[in-house]
Amino acid sequence: MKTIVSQKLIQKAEKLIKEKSLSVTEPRKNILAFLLKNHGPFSMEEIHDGLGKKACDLATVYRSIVQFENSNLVERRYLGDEVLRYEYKDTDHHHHHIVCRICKSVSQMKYCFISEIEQMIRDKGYSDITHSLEFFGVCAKCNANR
Amino acid sequence: MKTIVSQKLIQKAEKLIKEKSLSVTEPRKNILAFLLKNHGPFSMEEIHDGLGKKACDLATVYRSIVQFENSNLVERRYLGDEVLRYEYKDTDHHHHHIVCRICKSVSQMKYCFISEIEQMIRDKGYSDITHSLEFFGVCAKCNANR
DNA sequence: ATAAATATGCAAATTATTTGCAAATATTTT
DNA sequence: AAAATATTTGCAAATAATTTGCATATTTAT
Repeated sequence: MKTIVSQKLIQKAEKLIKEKSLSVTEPRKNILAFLLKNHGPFSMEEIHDGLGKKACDLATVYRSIVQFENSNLVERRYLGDEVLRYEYKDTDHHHHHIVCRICKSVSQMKYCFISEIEQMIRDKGYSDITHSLEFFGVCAKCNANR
Repeated sequence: MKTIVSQKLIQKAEKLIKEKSLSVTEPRKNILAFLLKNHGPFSMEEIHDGLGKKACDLATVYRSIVQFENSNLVERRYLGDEVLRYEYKDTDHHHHHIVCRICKSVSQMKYCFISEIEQMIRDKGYSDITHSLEFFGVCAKCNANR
């Protein structure tokens, strides 16, 4: 998955980090740029590998992702296995995933008509409501050879 | 959370385990009966504690839950923190959860109008489709004192 | 009831994640 | 722009969660 990230993305990453008033460091820029370029979601290890292992320490990936999560730049995803994965949270493109149970391929889904349920929850007195929705199945390709 | 489980529940647990043609053992009966009695979802530790720590080894809880999961008796839940939780999967009462971000209280929601989306996914060639949907928010009580 | 198969407890191994700390880098102040 | 302060990083070590090996115990099949 290792990919070279353009200067443009690095600059966008830098801008996003600054906006959240986090320190702008090399590792952070690279990590966020990687997530801007590749949709994912990715595990900590995958991000570390994707950057090229010597780019920064794995512990730095952990620490940076926590920062990004707290600052709402990154969203955590749970895809049914035991690992947590992270992706850039593009506020304009809220979406969910379909994960193949066999090959683990992930595809995106734009549809989300959950707002009515969220309203009901609001009526119960909850605030700051979010949700997480993932679909699982066996994809067409995997169905073909089984 | 430790609760005494009635003989009735133990018998129901035994029946369910037999139906899946798993070996019926004391630990398995107790674990499943606990999940029949208490809605949860619960972490491995919580189940172990709930049973009374000397009831069986923690490793046995892990192994039993894996069996139950594979046999579709138990459903794994991810509630936004890092721990996985498990609950009895009552096929007649499909539901989702609302989790308070602060006190972590969990309440159930029966509503689920996801079937249309699942149909769309089926049309793309996926089979064996399931989904996971969790809502997060700050509950009324926690809103009251902050 | 006996033999064969499976599950359990315990301890040790593995894996993932977090932490302490000195050095490096980034930000703020002058 | 340099100095002072604050924050982050890399590395190694610590912690926590989960899994495994294996001898014994329990369950299932004969």
